[in-house]
Amino acid sequence: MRKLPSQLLKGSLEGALLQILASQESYPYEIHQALVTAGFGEIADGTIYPLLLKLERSGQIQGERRDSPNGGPPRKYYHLLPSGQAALADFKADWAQLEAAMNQLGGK
Amino acid sequence: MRKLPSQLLKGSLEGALLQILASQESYPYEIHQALVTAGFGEIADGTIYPLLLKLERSGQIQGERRDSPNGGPPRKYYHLLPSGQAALADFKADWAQLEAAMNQLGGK
DNA sequence: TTCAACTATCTTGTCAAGCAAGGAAGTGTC
DNA sequence: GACACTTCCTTGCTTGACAAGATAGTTGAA
Repeated sequence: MRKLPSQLLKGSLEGALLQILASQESYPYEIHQALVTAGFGEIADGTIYPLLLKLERSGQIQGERRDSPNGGPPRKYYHLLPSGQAALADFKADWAQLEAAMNQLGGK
Repeated sequence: MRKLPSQLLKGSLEGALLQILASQESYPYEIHQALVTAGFGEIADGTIYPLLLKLERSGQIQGERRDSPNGGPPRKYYHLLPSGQAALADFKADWAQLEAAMNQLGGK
């Protein structure tokens, strides 16, 4: 699995986070693993936290701290708010357009 | 045609430029139009010039000034160099991975 | 004849976001 | 006692798209 250049990830990661939280609530450590598993390459974990804080501050997601079931440090679970749902829809439209534009060039 | 958020374009535009120049030599003004036509949204023309200069300085493309056939200002035609061809191949692999990762999340 | 629209190139400063590097702390294993 | 894993978080750096603006030639309309 190749490590993607950071510039290419810009903007995409925010949408990816919303996408993950749309299907289930999750916490940063798990989200990070989900991104790597999905194929985004090795994302720095220092990337995830500021992004989540930004989304929380802007009212798109909400966090809640809960004890870990396996005795580890407590986790901060995030879930999507309506505003985040709308932002996700926007992102999906943006992404679809970018994807289409890229394929347009490649197919020529 | 929606204007894509600038952050989402980061990295993608560089690949798009290489892609365009891979199929035919071109000059900035035409490249800009090609991007808009392909569906990348309204790209600022101030974005194209620094990008091309960077690619030229790094030896991926080469420019050559020629008179415009329609009597307008002279154009600077760029064509792809071998190093640019290789960079394009890299970009394509990166893009394919990102696309796959995104679809992976969406399909869940 | 002047004014807008189009073609064409280029520079400077700003801003957003991913990353590297680091810190903190608990649990379990060898 | 050391290492690996889980879990959270911050600071400063760098990159690249953009806004704004400068320059200049051609053409067609008012």
